[in-house]
Amino acid sequence: MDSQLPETAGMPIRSQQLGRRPTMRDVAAVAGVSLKTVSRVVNGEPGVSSTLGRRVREAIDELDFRPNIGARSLRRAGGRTATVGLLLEDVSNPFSSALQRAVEDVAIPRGVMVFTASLDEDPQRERELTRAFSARRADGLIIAPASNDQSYLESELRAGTAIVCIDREAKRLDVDSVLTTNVAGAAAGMQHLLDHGHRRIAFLGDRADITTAQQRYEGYTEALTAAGIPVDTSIVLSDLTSQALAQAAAIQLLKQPDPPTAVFAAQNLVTIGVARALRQMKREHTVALVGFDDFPLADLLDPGITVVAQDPTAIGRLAATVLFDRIGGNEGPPETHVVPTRLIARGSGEIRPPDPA
Amino acid sequence: MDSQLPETAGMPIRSQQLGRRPTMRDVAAVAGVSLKTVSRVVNGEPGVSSTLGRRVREAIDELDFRPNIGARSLRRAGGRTATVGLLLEDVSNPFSSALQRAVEDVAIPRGVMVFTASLDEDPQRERELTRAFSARRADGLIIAPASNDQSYLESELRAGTAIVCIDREAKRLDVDSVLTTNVAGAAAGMQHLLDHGHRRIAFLGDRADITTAQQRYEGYTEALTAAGIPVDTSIVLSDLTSQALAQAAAIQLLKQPDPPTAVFAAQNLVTIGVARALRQMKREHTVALVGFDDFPLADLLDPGITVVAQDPTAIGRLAATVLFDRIGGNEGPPETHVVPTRLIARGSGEIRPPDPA
DNA sequence: CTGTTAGCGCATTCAG
DNA sequence: CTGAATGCGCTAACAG
Repeated sequence: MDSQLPETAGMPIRSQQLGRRPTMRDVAAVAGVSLKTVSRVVNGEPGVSSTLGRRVREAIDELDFRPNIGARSLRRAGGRTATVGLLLEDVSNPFSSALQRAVEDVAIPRGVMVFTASLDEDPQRERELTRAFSARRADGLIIAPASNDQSYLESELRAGTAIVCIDREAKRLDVDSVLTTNVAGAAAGMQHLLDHGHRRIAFLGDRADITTAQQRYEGYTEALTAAGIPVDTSIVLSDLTSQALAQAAAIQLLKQPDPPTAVFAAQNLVTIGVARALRQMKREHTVALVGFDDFPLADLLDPGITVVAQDPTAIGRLAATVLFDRIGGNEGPPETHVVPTRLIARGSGEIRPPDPA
Repeated sequence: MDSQLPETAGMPIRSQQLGRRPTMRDVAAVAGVSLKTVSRVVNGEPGVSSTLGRRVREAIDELDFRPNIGARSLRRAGGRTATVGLLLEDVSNPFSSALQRAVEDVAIPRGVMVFTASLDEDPQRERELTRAFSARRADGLIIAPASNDQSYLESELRAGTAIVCIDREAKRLDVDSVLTTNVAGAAAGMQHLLDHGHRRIAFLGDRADITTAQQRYEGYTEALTAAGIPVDTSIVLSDLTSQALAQAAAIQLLKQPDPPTAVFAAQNLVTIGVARALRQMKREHTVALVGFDDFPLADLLDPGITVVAQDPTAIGRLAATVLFDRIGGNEGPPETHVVPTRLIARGSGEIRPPDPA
């Protein structure tokens, strides 16, 4: 139909003339129908003859028209934007990125796009980013809380935004959450070390003010207490917020007069830091190590790192499923879902303490 | 001011009565001013007395009002949504997630939110997701192309969307791109192996139909040719699209009658698969390995894995900077930016071939 | 300094 | 089966 312009064959013609994005009005003009008929075709509503339907579709292709979802949600009942927000601790952490991928895999088949952002344990950032997502009218929010008070989301919830908290429970806000069995998982990891004869086991954790770290510490003390071993706070170290800090702390610890024979690391970056320290001191085959949260290549190290594995994929999938269920209209009382951990023995956790000779 | 209702002290009062999200009109009514005055306050425009400004801000807090960015962009000149889209190969791959984090770190301080999605090397998914982002009126798109033809984005570009391609150049579309020195980097990695005495070096790559893999193969052949070594296609393996496939292929390869003394792995998952194979065959200290693209813990393996490291953080930051420059109005001709690779020797690449005795 | 009017792109409501 | 009017929440252009 544009044989005079073979060099643009197959490309939308008139869109080159338009100095702006085509609208439904433009499509209607090209197709020679009313705006409403275009709307019907775009939204797959019935009541359009096949002739007009085809003409409209041709015009859409010709102009390369894309409906404006923002404008649509403005007018449409319910005002859904087919958009959700995902707030994670740090997208470059493998735990977070596996979780993100799982959420995406639930959202995209539903035509829902995902805003993602990292919180870096910063409560203020949590507020700012939820505010930014809210301003974009996200239908739902999946949040790994960085702050200890989510009550500021009350009005968001009332406005109809679905909210699911992951990894940590929401505080002062009644919403669904998807959690890991932190206490039981940590206790199981500790029990594994106790079963292998350790009595002097250090705890190395990240920020002490976050719930998950506290719960894992609770599992640590619980297991020790059950075994009749008093907690020695001189081998309990917290606030190791980076691999490097964890590594340095572990080195200090092992240089102590009465060093622990085993280490329980409460977070994946801490575990890696400890593994580096042991390697550096050539103690990786003599000091036992169990880490909370799995990480890629943990099995390829020498020795393999024994971990209490979380299942970020299951957490993300479940959180997204719950979220869409709420967006879909489920008004039941909020529920807490728990995803179990799994102990994976790979070598580092099966090292026995030296003979007390 | 609500001493009769102490149980809700500090919380927005009237918002509980509103059955919907508050709008500027609601704020105006509460503050007793016109809608336009609210607009001015919300957008920080001058020309509002401090008295009215304060009244408006109080009303905003009371109602917990959030401006609707979608509605704003509908009316505002330029129609910016303060939203960009990021299309990566797979957000759970460490290369992609480091890149994502860097983009986020440029976007969020500007008040711009990021849609992220994974393409899994699927050209159709690329089209569908760019379409979905376009329907949400993203101001810009950063794309790691999965397809070999981005001309379908022509109209998007004309409509004013900024587009930057990363990792791979756009095909049949004239846009900025931020690339890694694939050919030179691969050649440098190969040269490292040649320098250590290897003459028989295998190439293991992922999908042969993607540009980056082709370029890395080009670097491989280039280095061999420069050294006067003919390319032996019996030790060139492609389409290793998973760790497991790469591992199996490496095992096969090393069981051959005349096995290579070194392996060049063209992608991070392939490198890990090969490392697993070598470990499994207990050849990790006798067969040399150089991988393209770094990955976490590569230094902690035994031996440490020598890699040609890309810099995903630099790529992401540069891509985002270029994108915002375009969104800001830079109309200059598209440019190709190149981020260099860096060879990191850690042990596996410095293994020498056995004596030809 | 403040307010009024119009209209962005679209879906809804109601008329044919 | 099709279309014309109205208004979603907001800002631009223009009054006062």
